[in-house]
Amino acid sequence: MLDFPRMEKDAPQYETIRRHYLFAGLDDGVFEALAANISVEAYDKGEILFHRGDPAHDFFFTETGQVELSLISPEGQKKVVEVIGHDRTFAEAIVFMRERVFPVTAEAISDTVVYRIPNDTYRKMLSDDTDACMRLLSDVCRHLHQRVREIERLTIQNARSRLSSYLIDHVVDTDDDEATVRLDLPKHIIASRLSITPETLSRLLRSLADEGILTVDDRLIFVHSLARLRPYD
Amino acid sequence: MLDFPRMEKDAPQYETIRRHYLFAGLDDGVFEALAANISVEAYDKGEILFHRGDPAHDFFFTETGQVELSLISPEGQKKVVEVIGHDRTFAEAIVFMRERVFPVTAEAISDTVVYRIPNDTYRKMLSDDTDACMRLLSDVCRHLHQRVREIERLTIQNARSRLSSYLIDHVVDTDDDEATVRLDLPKHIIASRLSITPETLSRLLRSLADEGILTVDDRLIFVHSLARLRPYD
DNA sequence: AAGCCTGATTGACACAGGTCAAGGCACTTC
DNA sequence: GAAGTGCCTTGACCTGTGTCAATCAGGCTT
Repeated sequence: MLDFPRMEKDAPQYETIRRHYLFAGLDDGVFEALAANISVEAYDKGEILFHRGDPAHDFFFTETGQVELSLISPEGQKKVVEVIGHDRTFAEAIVFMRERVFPVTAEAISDTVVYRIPNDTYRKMLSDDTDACMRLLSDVCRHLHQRVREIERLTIQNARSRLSSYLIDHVVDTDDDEATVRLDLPKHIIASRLSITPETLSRLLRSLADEGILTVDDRLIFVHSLARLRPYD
Repeated sequence: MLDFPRMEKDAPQYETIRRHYLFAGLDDGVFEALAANISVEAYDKGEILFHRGDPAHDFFFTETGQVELSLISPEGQKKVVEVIGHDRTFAEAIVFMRERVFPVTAEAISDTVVYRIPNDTYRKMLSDDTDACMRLLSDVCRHLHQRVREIERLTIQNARSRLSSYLIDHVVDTDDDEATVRLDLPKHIIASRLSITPETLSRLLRSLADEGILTVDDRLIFVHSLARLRPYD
């Protein structure tokens, strides 16, 4: 991990993070004070940012790269909860958690640059700014809703339906009943996100292809019939 | 559903809800104004408070009874996400959701009295009170964390481990390695919360009993060895 | 070009947990 | 007290998905 201790005001990142909706509404002075406490860090692919259970003093903003948030069972089995990409914050919910430890493990799955934002600085800032508070609230509520939907997918949908949902969520181009999907992640990580094994993912794609519903070309998938792909009509 | 249009200031409920931590910090005047918009409703067992997808204008506080929050698959399969009991609020996250519809269905599973609190009134109140904002934030963050743990349970734990966790969470009395658990819900609802069928729940309890780990006496379970029950050592 | 990774695919097999059907037990209702 | 109803249990059977192992393809390294 490479650490650039402070974020300079003239750094190119300064404006990037400034524009993020959790910061966008802040007064210049307030943001500057906050920025003085934000540090920039670079991680290589495979490096761990933090482990589940580590004390959590900061949250993060991803400038470039991808960070995988995962849970690991005592037997060493891993489940990817979410993958955070460009221009997104993560672990911001622990700003307000009673238990001040990370509930997940974070690993860079490509070379990654993040900004580390201290919780207490941010919290102090919030206590003077109801608008910022409200923005964070709606952010956290959106996350909560996503998690409820995830639970729904895991329980009342089977593996095939979950894959269909995933594909539909990642359509890059659509034309009536046809669509193109670009897989932005290695298949084994997609499998883990869907809580299936890579083998099952491979077999599911195979059987969808055999049914003529789609064609797989490496990381590109051509869906020939969204209607037939869709889990329920 | 029986509706008592307004909450009277001398109603016995007034103090109950006043003490809830989402309201406790409010000034008397502010709370009174809010209370003027809170209505009290009584539901019989089996009645639906709202369906998933219904427009969400209010959130709720449960005074007595139990409310089941569930997801229903297109095939009619139901998954209980959570059961809300006495003195707890629910659906408070939709106060800040972009999409203003309930993400779950709520059904009274016993005779229930709830207070209905309008979102916009509460939101308006929040915009003047950073402390209240912070409290709600930590509340929602706690929920979020619970959901992450639930996802963990569903994915990297099997049915037996999930049952063990549930039992351990519901211990009413413990003595060294032994414990007593009281099941506060009908078994079929517990099964759904654990995302298993009632048949599987029954069989799991049976096999734990056969292994001598516990004894089942109707709604009371005597755990003879917490160590052997516990999913991981 | 040869050798190595890492990731993806395929096949054979196993098993956890679901489905379907039957029956038991405790309550209520008439 | 007969019949009905809701909840739980048990058995027989089935199936989706995981496990294990072998193979393959593509991209790096030397």
